[in-house]
Amino acid sequence: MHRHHRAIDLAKAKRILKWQRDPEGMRLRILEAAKQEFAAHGLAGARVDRIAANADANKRMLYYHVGNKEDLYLEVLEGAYEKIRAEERTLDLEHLDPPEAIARLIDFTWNYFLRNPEFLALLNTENLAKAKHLKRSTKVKSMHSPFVEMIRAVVTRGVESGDFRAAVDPVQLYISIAGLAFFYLSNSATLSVIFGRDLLRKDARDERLAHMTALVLAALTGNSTDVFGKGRMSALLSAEQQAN
Amino acid sequence: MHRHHRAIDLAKAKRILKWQRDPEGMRLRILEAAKQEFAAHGLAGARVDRIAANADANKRMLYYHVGNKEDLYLEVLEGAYEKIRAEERTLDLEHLDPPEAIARLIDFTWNYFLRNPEFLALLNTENLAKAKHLKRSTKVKSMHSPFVEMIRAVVTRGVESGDFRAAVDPVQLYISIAGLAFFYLSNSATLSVIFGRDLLRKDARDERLAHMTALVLAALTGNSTDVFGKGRMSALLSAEQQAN
DNA sequence: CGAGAAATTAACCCGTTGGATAAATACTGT
DNA sequence: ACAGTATTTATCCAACGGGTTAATTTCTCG
Repeated sequence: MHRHHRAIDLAKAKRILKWQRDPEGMRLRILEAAKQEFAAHGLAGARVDRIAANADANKRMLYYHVGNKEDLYLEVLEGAYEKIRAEERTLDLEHLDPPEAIARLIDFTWNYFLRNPEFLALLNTENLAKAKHLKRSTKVKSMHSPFVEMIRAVVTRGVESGDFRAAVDPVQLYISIAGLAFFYLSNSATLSVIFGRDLLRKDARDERLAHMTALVLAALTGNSTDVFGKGRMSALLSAEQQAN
Repeated sequence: MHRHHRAIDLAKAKRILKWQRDPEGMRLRILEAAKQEFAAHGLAGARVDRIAANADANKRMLYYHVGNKEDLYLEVLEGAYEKIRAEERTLDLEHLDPPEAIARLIDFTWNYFLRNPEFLALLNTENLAKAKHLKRSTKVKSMHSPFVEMIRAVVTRGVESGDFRAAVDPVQLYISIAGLAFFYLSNSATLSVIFGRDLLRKDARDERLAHMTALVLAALTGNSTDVFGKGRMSALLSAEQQAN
């Protein structure tokens, strides 16, 4: 909940002396604060006052710029989907070997979830609500993930090239890849307690990514050479995870 | 939220005319109502008054028999873990061929989640709270899942027999199997909207179970004969899913 | 049977919270 | 410079919700 961005700090400083108008900035700060709040506490647990405070705004501003709590929540949810869809589109799998393409896909999914834990939390919150907000959102419903078609193309290519032994339903594979990453990260708190070790430590995360990649590739290619062992598959990993 | 059990109906009927004592029964009704409430609305969204009403009790009874809202929640959570651990222990994988044992494990996990959707919701709620209640619960921490050791034994056996090609970390495999099932079911609401079809329909569920089983077994055995196709792997499936 | 303990009920308390109102302040175009 | 509008602030409030108090009823056992 602490302020990170220099821009926001300045905005705050200025507004202390004598407030000034900044509708777009305010809207952004509100949505960002709302995202953090809903992700941290769910829809019911979120507090409108806390959102306002963390956005350096007055509560009235939320209603002026966005709407009531549920409007706010839906806007955050839509924004979250927009963001992941946008990043998904930047992924170019066509010029990669089918196995590398799948590895890249897994790597992206894993790191996206890792970089955007609020996204996971928001999805859980929305599922608790039985997706009732999503159902109302024509915006989200129109944002098809490019992944399904990407996967279909890669799998087809892989089967033709002989890299893959059998065709897979792209939707199932998509859900499987997401699930392998999602469950581990979204439930890392409880799983860490159950297993008595921190699943978010760097070595644990690396191990998980290696395992997921090995599992899926072994299933598709039939080639499990050492992948389940200590091999980290470093050759297949993208640059994305060098960050940490 | 409707009353299902005949016993509870009778209890209600009796208590309408002139109430009678039933501490154990009341406690059970309270915990059952609390489980449904917490599963349906999360910790923050749960309403103590609703729990009382659905338990055919007075709000005061919750505090008398269990404690405050958080005590209630923790008791429900502990009960949920106790229940799954108990069922897990009934699973005997030792006398099965390694591939069949894995299939059985997947089948059990899948059907347990399907039969106990509240468990999934409770886990999500607890993870939203960063497992802070679990951490305090010595009870749950002492309930180790028998699955990890079961998987270790099966994998070892499978490698020795030549059924499996490589060893896998049992914890990773456990998390993977759980994740493949958990994500699909826990997020079925949003995924159904995104993909425009009901993922909980019988045929979709069967397809998912077949896919998960094929994916894991293909990875372990290297034998993907038709498993990713339309084959339903009926031979490998237990009796558990005949229910629906 | 009757008195004390256990279980249950009914009524109330009070801080919190989402949301609303109205007044004040900054900006814009003319 | 000023009228009108957009934006922000300062209060307020009614409903809700968790928790408590005290009285009432049923059970148990000497």
